[in-house]
Parts: sequence; structure tokens; C-alpha cells
Amino acid sequence: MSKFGEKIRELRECNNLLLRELASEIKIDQALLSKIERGNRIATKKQALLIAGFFNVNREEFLSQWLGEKIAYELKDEELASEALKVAEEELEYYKKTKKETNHV
Amino acid sequence: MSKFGEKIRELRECNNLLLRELASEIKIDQALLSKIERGNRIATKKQALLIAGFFNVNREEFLSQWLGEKIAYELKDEELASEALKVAEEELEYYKKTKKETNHV
DNA sequence: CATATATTTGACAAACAGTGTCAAGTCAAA
DNA sequence: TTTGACTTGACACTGTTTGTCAAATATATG
Repeated sequence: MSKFGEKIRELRECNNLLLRELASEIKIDQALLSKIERGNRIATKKQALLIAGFFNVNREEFLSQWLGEKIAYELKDEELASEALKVAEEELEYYKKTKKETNHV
Repeated sequence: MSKFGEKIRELRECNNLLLRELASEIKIDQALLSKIERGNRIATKKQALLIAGFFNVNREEFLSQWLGEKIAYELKDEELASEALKVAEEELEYYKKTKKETNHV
């Protein structure tokens, strides 16, 4: 898995960069970048932002993919993952509404 | 928010139990249970199972709600939460498939 | 094949986030 | 104003995540 890691690798290779080169650009260890590309580690938000910035890609889209990956990674061994995602969606929806109401008072 | 916490409180009150009583049944501090019911803390999986067991409710459903709440809690301050959930869903779906293929080889 | 270059992996200390606990706080009913 | 139920904040403890290094593996090149 790890669409996010694949995406980084793709960006990196299309720009003819070595792991070491991209790693040094964004100031992380190349071993860590390797793990991120392969989906063995999840990037921090900061790192995701640095990468998006460096390649100049759409920031929101990239961050959504990063965050989505992070959640998927967390759920990868859970049998009830997809049910849980539905619950989470509802709950966030519900929360958004009540928050809006609260703000308007 | 916290549908999960509300659910526990509902179960507890319908069974005429005080916080302190339920807390002692499942062997946690009542302060902690209070926080869980109010959505200020996320129960551990173990605690969720103990509660489900104690009230004898559907285990899978209850765990899904627990896990969903956990994710929602994690995403509560993220602007891109709902996009991320979609990404996560896709990714898990994709992962499930490739895993299945792999197992069949 | 031998060497050089690129990437991957495992292990570990350091940093960080989550958990349980206690004592003090609020609130409502009597 | 006392009592009982619940809530909150602070803190030490625990466990997880993160970054880093060295060694291992793969890939390419003379």
C-alpha cells in the first residue's frame, strides 16, 4: 500500500533526484525518506509540507493524501476499519454542525 | 461531540449506576470514566471491551463506535478531515484487494 | 568478478504523546 | 451548609513514534 509514498517517489524520480538529494533538500535522513516512500513510516505534517513546497504541488490535496494515509496506516490491522470510518465521518459531520450553531449564538 | 461517551452514559444511567460504580466494575478511576463519557479522553480498546462485556451489548458494533470516535477525535482540528477520510477509505480498500491477491498466490 | 553507488533494513536513544491517579473544584439536592 | 455525585487540572509513569547510524542488500559499471 502507501499511495502517498508512491506519489513522493514518483515526484522524486520525475525530477531525477536521488533519495539522498531529496532527503537533504528537506533536511531529513535518507533512511527515513526511504521508509516514508515505502510506507514503513508516516511522514510528519511538517515533512509533508516541506515536500509539497519543494515540488510545488497543490498543498491541500497533498495534505489530504498525507492525512488519509496516516489514518489508513493506523487502521491497517483493524477488522472494523471501514465501519469505523463511517462512524468517524458521521461524528465529524455532527460536530461541524453543533460547532457552527455554537458560534452563531 | 462524542457519541461514544454519550452511549456509555446512557447505558450507565439506564442501569441506574453511578460513575463510581461502573468505574469500579471495569476497574478504572472514576475521573477517567467521567472524561471518557464526556469525550475528553478516548477509552483504550481494552476498556471499550470491558464496557461492552459488562453491559452485554453487541461487541462489533460497540467497537466500531469506539474506533470511529477515536479517529474523529484525532481529526477534530483538521480542516481536511473529510477529504482525508475518503483517501483513507480508498487506500484501505486498495490494500484489502492486493492482500487478497497476495494470499491467493 | 570487483568496485562503486543507491537504497533498504534493524536497532536504539531521545523526544513526544497518551494514560492513570490524586486532590481540589463545581454543582445540585436535601 | 452539608452531603454526595461528578468534573477538572496537574503530574508522574508508560508506551509509542521519531530520527539516526551502521550494516545489509541491491543495482550498475569498468
